[in-house]
Amino acid sequence: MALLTRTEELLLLSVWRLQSDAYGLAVRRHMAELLSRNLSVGAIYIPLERLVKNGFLHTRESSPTDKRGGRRKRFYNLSGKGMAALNAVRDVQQKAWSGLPELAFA
Amino acid sequence: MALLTRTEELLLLSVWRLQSDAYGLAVRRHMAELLSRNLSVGAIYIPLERLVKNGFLHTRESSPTDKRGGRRKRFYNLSGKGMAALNAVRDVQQKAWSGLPELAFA
DNA sequence: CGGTTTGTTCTATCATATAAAACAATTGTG
DNA sequence: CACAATTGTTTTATATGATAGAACAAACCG
Repeated sequence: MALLTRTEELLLLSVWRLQSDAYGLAVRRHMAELLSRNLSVGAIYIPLERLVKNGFLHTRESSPTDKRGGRRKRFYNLSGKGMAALNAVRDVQQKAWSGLPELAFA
Repeated sequence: MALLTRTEELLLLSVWRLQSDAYGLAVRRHMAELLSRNLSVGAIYIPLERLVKNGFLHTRESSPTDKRGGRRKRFYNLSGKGMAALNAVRDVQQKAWSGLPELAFA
């Protein structure tokens, strides 16, 4: 089974961190903070939808009685499969980085 | 500046770990250990060459006087830019994973 | 009712990832 | 010394992922 890509990993982590406030633009803002640059909306929504399609995320639209300006939000939350995938990348990451010769510029 | 992809990160880490023995097939074996599966040779050499082209790795052919069966090895070693890029992904990774709600299945 | 705000979907394009086959160079052996 | 075996790299082809930006949608407010 293939590992998550980095984008997928960071998106899942953003969703997990944002918990009940995890919708597209909030995820985008969090990604901007992580990466110190803005991604386009397409760079967020397209992989998010792929993560849904592949079962790493669940999604639902916000209730129609939501009181505020703007279109309804689409919320995301991590599935069990999503959590397992995050654990898998963490394991690989840990293995890859542990016991290395020191990096210069560290 | 865009972050390294995960493949690029793992390849650079493999090269760094293997130090003076970092050539294609050794990197491939190390990647197999990290990922618990075999990647094709193309899946190693193509990104490795891209990393060279983009200045993250330096490369040289082994000396012609090398005593063993088989073709000459092409060795890789991390450039300063490669180290800096690794430090950058480590920082993002740390930021993304720190202070999260606990993951289940952890 | 039309402008503003907030949000998502669509379209197009480029970059990466991956497998598998082909090719290359060297050694050992009958 | 031809040629099988070994070790290694390069090439070819294709599928998948990343990204920007425009278009579209839905709600509020005056």
